[in-house]
Amino acid sequence: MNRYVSSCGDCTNDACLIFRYKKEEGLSEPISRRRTFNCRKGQDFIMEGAPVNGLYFVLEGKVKVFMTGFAGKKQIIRLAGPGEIIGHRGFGTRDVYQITATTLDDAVLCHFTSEDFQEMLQLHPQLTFDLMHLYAKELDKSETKIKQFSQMTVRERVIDSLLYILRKFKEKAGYLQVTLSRQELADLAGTTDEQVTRVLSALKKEGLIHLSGKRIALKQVEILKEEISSHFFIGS
DNA sequence: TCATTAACTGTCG
DNA sequence: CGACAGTTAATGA
Repeated sequence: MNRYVSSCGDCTNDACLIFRYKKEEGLSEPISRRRTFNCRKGQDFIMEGAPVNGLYFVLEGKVKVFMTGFAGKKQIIRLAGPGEIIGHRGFGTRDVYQITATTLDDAVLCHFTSEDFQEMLQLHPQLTFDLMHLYAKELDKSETKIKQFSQMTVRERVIDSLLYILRKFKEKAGYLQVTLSRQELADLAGTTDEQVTRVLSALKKEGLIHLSGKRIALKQVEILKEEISSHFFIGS
């Protein structure tokens, strides 16, 4: 934490989209104009409705990306960790962001202006292709998610959310690496914090998970997967 | 320590 | 299943 990477050339984050292009001809200029900064926990570095000013990469830490509905209801679109790109949906197509991005940890972020990133894409078709591939994958996941979401019960959505967190951030000493509040879990699963509390205590009673304050340990991952497996690979 | 917020539980529509 | 209310636990100034 708090380390400063002066150029992408020094960066060891190979999960980053531009990592493999960092030494490419012509990219050093826009890359050098990239801004790397520290962000304390709970900071909104992209805000819904604010003008698009480029895109961000997570260098360290964890981030939640969400949209706010009419009654102040939030829907967490995704969680993101090191190497992941944030704010790319607004890139080129929108003049204001339609999402808010908030740090879940103390985090380090890299920011590229739209102009610089556009320049990089124009210089390197392969980078553009990688980005297109990423967009396509996200769209695919998003469509699958929407279909599943409407067909799953609250309990299944909470389980799905827990497994998503496990896939994304793994675990440490048996516990999920991120500690989300009940409200945040609810925003992810598309329900209320009370329902999350109920599902979690039910799962605990059944011996499928262990709870220690905000920390959650998934004790029976296979059984949890099994419970939501009927919602995979269905429909067309 | 006290005050505020989050977590949990029961009940109702 | 979501909304509300009441209680308890956790957090932090």
